Amino acid sequence: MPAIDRSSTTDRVARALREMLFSGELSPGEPLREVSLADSFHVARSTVREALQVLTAEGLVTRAPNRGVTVTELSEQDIAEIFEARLVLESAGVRAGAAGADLAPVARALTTYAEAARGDDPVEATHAHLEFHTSVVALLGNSRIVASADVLTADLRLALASVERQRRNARQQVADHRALLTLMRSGDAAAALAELERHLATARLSVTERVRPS
Amino acid sequence: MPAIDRSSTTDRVARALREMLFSGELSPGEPLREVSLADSFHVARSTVREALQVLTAEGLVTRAPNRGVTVTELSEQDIAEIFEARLVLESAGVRAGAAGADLAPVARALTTYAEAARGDDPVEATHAHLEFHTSVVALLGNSRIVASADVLTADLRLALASVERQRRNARQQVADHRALLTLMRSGDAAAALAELERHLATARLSVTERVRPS
DNA sequence: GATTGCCAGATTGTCGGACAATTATTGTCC
DNA sequence: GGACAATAATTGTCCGACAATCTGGCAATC
Repeated sequence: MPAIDRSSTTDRVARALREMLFSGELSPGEPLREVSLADSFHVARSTVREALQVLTAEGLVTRAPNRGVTVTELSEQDIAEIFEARLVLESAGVRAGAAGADLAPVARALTTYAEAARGDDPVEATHAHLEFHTSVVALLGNSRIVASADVLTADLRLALASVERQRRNARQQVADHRALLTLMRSGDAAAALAELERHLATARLSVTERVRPS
Repeated sequence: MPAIDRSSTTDRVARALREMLFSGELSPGEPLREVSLADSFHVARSTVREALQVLTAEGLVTRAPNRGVTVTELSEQDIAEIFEARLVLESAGVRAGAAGADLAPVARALTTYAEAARGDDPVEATHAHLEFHTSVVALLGNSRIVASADVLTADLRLALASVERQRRNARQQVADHRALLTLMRSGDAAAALAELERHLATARLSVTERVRPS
């Protein structure tokens, strides 16, 4: 018996827009016109407005009073803040992991990521990658912290969307993450934290240079 | 030259509701009926819906599909999660403070709090108290982390609203915070972190027992 | 040439009403 | 007392409307 979809129209519109944002179909700075969206989705304008407000709360789009919403543009500083915030949250997760939290979900996320990295769908690979990081934060068993982390990663996907086609050395990436997992398993918190910090620092550089090629 | 109010009706409705929530005028679990609110605020139902969605995103109210929104009820576990998350974020702030960040804003927040604690408006005292904690998180200079912390404190105010009239030993509270500031000034990160953890632990106990009297 | 004022078009913010779908309540029957 | 039908309350979604605001162009002014 297939599950029955109980989501609201607003939810589905928000989901559709989210996918368009993550896939790069909509570029940062691009305006999202209410009537136009309402027409193409065949829903009422009020429904579109509600969906846009959801995305606004998530930070994916930005609303300027009386001028509508546009796809959020991330400055270099924004990206720096996102990575710093991720370091704070994921460090807490890594500590929990090194301190004995059940690492099975992280291991599963790593396997999924490794498979996706071998595949040819960059959007999916990015998703699996970020899922790994989420699973690390989830080691704390704190849904609020996970929610905060999810917002951060969603914002990041926005920046990645425009450039993620040029994915490189996926194998190295996966190895990095496997190293982090191993260090957590060993219980060496300091080493695991150092590895996390190193990994995030290089990732940040990579994102920054790709987003704003110098 | 007085500032001109450029806020939208939705914003003002959301603000009014927020105040009613923080002041305890609306109790956890209480339903918020759209038509009823629209009538009393003299605005359209769609405007109320938008305001409620803002509050939903902030976690202050909870929407059940087809059953409307109610004031969020926090379980003991929710409170535990909030305090754990605060510890994660504020610890990062304390480290920055001990590492040399400019502590002037924290000192100012402490002064404001000390004055409010002497006053007789418990809502204001709570606000000033939480502002102090926010100022600690702000030491990181990361607006995204501050935003996350703000959501947490807002949720907490919800739990405090119903019981904050019975405020006690405000003097001791202020002294605690002063101690934290002093330790950050001294640069002793470990000691400052310990003090923060101790303070949050006792605060959590105090909140928990007041919310769900055993 | 830069600034200002004004106009037309596009878009948002807010309103009011409408109605089907869903949920809650009441009343009835066994 | 519990199942069940009838009823009421409420939400989700749609539509149409219109004032307020923003944008860009163009003329008038300094």
